Amino acid sequence: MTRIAPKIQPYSQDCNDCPIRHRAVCARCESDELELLEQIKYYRSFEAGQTVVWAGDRMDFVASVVTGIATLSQTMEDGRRQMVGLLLPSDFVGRPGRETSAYDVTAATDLVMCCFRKKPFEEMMFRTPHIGQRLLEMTLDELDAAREWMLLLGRKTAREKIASLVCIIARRDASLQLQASDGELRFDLPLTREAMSEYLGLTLETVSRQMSALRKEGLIVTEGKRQIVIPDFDRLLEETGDDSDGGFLV
Amino acid sequence: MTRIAPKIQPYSQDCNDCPIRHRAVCARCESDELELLEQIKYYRSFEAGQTVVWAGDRMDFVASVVTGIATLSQTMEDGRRQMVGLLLPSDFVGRPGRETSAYDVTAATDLVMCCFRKKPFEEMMFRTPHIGQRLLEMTLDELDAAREWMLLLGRKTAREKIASLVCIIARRDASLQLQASDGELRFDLPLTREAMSEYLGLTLETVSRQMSALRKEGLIVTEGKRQIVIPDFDRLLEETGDDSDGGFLV
DNA sequence: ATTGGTTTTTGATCTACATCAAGGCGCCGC
DNA sequence: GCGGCGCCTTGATGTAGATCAAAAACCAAT
Repeated sequence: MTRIAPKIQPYSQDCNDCPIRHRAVCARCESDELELLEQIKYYRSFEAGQTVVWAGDRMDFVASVVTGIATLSQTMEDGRRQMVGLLLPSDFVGRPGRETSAYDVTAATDLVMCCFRKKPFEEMMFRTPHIGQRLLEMTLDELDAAREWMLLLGRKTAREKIASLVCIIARRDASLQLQASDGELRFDLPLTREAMSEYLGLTLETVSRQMSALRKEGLIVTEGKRQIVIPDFDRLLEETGDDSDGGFLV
Repeated sequence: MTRIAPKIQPYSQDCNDCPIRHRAVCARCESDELELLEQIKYYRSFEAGQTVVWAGDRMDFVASVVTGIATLSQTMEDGRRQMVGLLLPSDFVGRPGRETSAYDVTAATDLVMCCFRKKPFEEMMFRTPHIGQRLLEMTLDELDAAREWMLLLGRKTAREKIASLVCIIARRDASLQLQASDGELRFDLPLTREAMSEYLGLTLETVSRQMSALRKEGLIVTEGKRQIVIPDFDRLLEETGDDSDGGFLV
C-alpha cells in the first residue's frame, strides 16, 4: 500500500510569508509582533534563472519562499558547482548575524520571496525568544537534511541519487499540496536536468540517462514538460537505497 | 607567508565541558545556571573504536567532547557508510527535542565526553534564552560546515578531498592548541585510513594512494604513527580546490 | 510554417576511482 | 625471537560515470 510518510510537519499554507512558518508557533505571536513583522516585510519576485544574491554579496535581509523554488549553490574557481540547499515554499533563507551571503541564491523557477530587513528582524528575535527557538528547530531540521544529502553525495549510485531526489520532491509536494490518489502520485518536477545534476553531484548527461532508465522500467512516467507520475511510490523508494522504515527526517 | 585563518572563533579551552562553549557567552551564565549545569552533568569515557550510541537508539543526554574525537555516521542497509559529523574537543552532540539518535556516534580515538541529562538541559534552555541563542549559532556553524562538506563530496577529486581534510584538521588543531612555528605546521591526524575514507566518500585504498602521492610530492610529511607535518600550508591549500580567500567558515 | 535558441536525449570513448588481491610493517604477548 | 593481529601500502584489473559530440525535441517569436 502506498503511504507517504510526510517527513516534514505539515506547515501551514497561508503562513508562507511568515519567517516562523509553523502554525502552532505563529499562534504564539503576540499581535504587536505580527504587526512589526508586517512593517519590516516586503516581497520580491524573480524570474526562473535569475540570481537573488551572489556568494559574498551583501545580504541585508532574511526571507522565506512564498511560491516557486530557490537554490543555494557553491561554486569553485574553475566553475564546478554544487547545490547545497533547495528551498521550497515556506523554507527560510538567511543567517541572522551574517552580513554577506555564503552561497549563490538562485531562482530555479519563477519565485516570490517574502523578505524581512535583517536588523529589525534580529532585534525582534532577540526580544521574543520563541522566534529564536523556532529558528533553532528549523536549522536543526536543515542540518538533518544536509546530512542525509551528504550520504547521498558520498555513497549512492547515480540511479539511487535520481530515485532519492524524485522521492524527496514527491514527498514535499505531496505533503504541501498534492493528493496521492490511490497509489498513483502526480506532481511537478520543476528542475532542469542541470539543476538536478547540481543537486546530485552528477553531470546532466548522467541524470538524463538515469531518468530514461527509470522511465523505461516504468518506475516513473513523464507527462508533458515537467509533470511526473509515480505509479508505485514504494517501488521507487526501493531504488533509493534508503532504509525503508527510518523516515522521520526532511 | 603562512597565515592560518582560524575559521572558527577561538573557543575557550577551559570551557570544553560547558555546552555553551564560547567564553563570551559563558560569561553571561548566572552563577545559579552554572550550578545547575554542574548538577546535571556527568562524564563518560570511551576507547577508540567503541560506539557511543547507535542510530535509532534512545539517547537521553546531550554532550560536548572534552578530549578525543567522535564521529557521526550514517549506514545503509548494505553496509555503505558515510560520516556526516566530525566532533573535536568543544563540539556539541545531541538534538534537543529528539528522543533517539539519528546517527551512529563512535569514538574515533579515546574519548571523554561531558554529558548533560536531556530533560533538565531542555528546561534550562527554555528558561535561559541565551543558551538557546548560543545553540542556534553553533547549529548554524555546523550547517555551514555541512554545506562545505557537501561541495567536497559532490565535486572534488580524491586528491582535493584529501588535501581538504588535512587542512581542515590542521586548522582546527592549530587554532585549538598547536603553534604554527614559522611556516611549518605539526599536528596529529588521529584518524585511520578507514575513518578518512568514510569522511571523504572514498575507499580506504584511494585514501592511502593519495596520501602517498602527497607525501612523495613533499606536500605533507608523516612522522611516526600519525603525526603529520605540513611544510607549507599555503601550497597544500592550493590543492584543495577551495577559493583562497573565502575562509571564514569552519 | 520557419527560424533560432534552449533543453534533453543518445552514442562513443575515456578515466578516475572501486574492487580484488598480496604483501609489508609495526606492535603486543609469549 | 617469533607468531599473530591491525593497519597500511601497492599492484592489477574492472567499471560507473565523465567527457566529447551530435542529433532530437521543444518553445517562442517572426
